[in-house]
Amino acid sequence: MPPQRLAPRLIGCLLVRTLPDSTRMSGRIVETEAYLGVKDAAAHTFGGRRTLRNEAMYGPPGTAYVYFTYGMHHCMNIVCGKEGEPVAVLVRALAPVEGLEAMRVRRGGAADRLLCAGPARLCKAMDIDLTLNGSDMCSGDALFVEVSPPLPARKLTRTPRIGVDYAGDWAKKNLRWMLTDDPNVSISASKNRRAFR
DNA sequence: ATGACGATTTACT
DNA sequence: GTAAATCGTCATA
Repeated sequence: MPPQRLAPRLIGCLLVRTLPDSTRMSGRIVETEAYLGVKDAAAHTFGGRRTLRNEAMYGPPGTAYVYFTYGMHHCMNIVCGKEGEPVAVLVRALAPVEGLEAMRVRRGGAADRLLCAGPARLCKAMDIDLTLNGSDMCSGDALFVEVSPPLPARKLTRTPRIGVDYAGDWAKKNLRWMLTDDPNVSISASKNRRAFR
């Protein structure tokens, strides 16, 4: 499935994380970004780059691609291309649903609306790290998506992607989707608009 | 072996 | 608004 189709489709679905001790945490996905693979200058797989780090991007649809960045943060993608086609959707924010207590512990007592309001924040809150990189989200119970019916397009807002200014023309494309005015998104639409004025 | 760099977050002025 | 934190990964040598 093309990432630009999966990204809006994921909004409203439930991302579920089960810890080894059976603690269950989950959140409704409210923000995603599509990464379009070899042609996308903002993607880790631009130009067909294939390394140990991004190997999971080349796996079958439903593979989790988790990477470590800035020396301290993890981010999580859902691979959606057929095997060998490195395209994926970055999950950027959740509205916490289950396991808020456990999330608060991991997030050092941040406000509830900030628990999962960013790609690295949600990974911290849900204890998603490199041990989940390459895992199959369709078969495992450690990390998976509970699908819900697609939301109508009018409930969604599209903006350029965050943090990819280095990508030239690709930085300007509207490949970020969010639930309009949801308080749990990483950066609000209005703030984003201001950045492009 | 070395150097540069992040698909970010937080704290601070 | 700006800056610091912090280190795995990759390209270069």
